[in-house]
Amino acid sequence: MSPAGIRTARTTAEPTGAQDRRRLRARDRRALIARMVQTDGAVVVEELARSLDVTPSTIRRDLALLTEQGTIARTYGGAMVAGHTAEPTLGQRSGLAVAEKDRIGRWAAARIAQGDTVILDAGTTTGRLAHHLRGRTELTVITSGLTALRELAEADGIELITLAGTLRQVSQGFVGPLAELTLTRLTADKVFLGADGLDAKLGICEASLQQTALKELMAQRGGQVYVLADSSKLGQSPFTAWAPLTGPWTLVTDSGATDDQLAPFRALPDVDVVTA
Amino acid sequence: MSPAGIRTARTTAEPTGAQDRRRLRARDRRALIARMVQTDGAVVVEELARSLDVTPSTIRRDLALLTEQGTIARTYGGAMVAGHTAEPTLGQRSGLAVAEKDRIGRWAAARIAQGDTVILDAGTTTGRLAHHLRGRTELTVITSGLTALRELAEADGIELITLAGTLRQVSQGFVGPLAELTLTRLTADKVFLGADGLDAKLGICEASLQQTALKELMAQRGGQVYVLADSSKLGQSPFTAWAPLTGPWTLVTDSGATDDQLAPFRALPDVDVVTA
DNA sequence: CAAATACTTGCGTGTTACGCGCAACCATGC
DNA sequence: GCATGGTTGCGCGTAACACGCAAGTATTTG
Repeated sequence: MSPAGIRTARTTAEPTGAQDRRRLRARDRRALIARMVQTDGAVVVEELARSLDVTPSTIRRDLALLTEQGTIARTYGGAMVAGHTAEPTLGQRSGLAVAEKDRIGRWAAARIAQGDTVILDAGTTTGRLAHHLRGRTELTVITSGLTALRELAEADGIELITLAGTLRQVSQGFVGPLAELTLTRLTADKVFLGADGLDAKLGICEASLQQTALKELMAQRGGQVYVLADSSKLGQSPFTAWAPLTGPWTLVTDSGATDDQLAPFRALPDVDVVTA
Repeated sequence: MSPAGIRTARTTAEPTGAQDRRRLRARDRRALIARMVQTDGAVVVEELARSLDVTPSTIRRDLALLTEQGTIARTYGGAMVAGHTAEPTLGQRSGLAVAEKDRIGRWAAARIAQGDTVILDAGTTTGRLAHHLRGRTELTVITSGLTALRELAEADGIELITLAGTLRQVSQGFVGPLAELTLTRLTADKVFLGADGLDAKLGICEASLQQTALKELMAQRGGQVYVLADSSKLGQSPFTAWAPLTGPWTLVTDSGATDDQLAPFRALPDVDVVTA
């Protein structure tokens, strides 16, 4: 840690090894930091100081400069990627009923046992479910959702399988013939589906037939079927594409659901209704 | 300012309208904060405390809770929208030769024309390539890499297709029979492969046969084949699994490569060598 | 209706990170 | 060789943070 020692070492460094010792001062270091933030998403002051061999003070100065420049955004102990100002697609949707979705996801996660293989649909609610699976072991998760993928990408104990397909931006999920092709090679113990709207008779409502087709196939490929839908989705039909639910299934919603909303589902013989 | 006033109002509230009156505290406040962050992009602790009439401590608690949920991201004096950041735990595994990888990626991105369909291998270098494709239009990108997926998930003009498969954590890519199955349904104009090691005679070296098998298939499925490998990979064979390169291909590396490293590749008739 | 329980909030504590000024240092150019 | 501008490390005071405690409130239970 003695600065004198470092400087002595630097001054006595041979000019022969020109490229390996004295590199990375100021400008290059900042560019490197900026790129690291972009790549990793977030960095920590102390780690940067250690790996770049400078004091935290210097790192802070760099971060302040880059923040001024708009390249990055400062956090408490470090920095992260600058906010994409506003994100209309996913941002608005995930902003609503976060707590409800989280509770639903937590309840669903508790239903998954060690050794299980589960299919996770795309969507924010299933993303929360995935979040609560982190740290679990001996689990196989099959998913078509980018949100769940992000949550579990670093989870050690979980075997993560993705479906193929083309990315649908608004729902952040993979759909299409390739996704369906992949599913024909897989089955699971439990299936967790999301929904843009849910009707007791018609089933799950989505914006496109691609999505409903995939959900239908998912339901066929799994043992127990759970539909995760917060109370704002019940009885709604915002779109015109429907995925009927033939076999027995479980509706998981939040305590904000009214009896009027739940009655049609409770009336069905094959449907189990749960409020998380 | 007076909590007594609010509380009086709460106690006098009728039990009939049980759900509509009694909350503006805790739960709803957090939902409100989440929404404010989403709309405004960033908020400040002190301001929130003043406008919501609670102490900064409470706001901090709320922010900590919402951060845990993943709804927002904490900054120094406040909070901001959660850019789709990976966990800070990810660290700087990709800290080596960032500048070189980036230059290689940029050069490769320039080779891709409007209307092209390209296959992107997993890896950090192809991740940089993907980064430089953001903002492009009329492009179809097929990838097995989570890094490239993250880069292009929000890119409007690009049709993004993922291969199926099980996630290989160390390389952040999808491999296995499902990935190969998906590839048999696709072809592309250009293929960009990464490499853990590269030998002029043996081909691409990887840690597992799953990876080499996939790379081999990728090369077959695309027209022009590019291998992106910074100079530290040339002539290296860190593992024992190999993907031979049969057809003509282009090696893209950085200017740090020595003539000794490049000579074996230049000697091959079917190989084009480029330094970015 | 009263007691018990869970939750929330404000305040005080110590800890951590931050920003700024100073002096020494290095790399340029004249 | 000397001067100049940019960089770096260090110490200081300040601001933001995390944690624990106690008081108050809402919800549940008998």
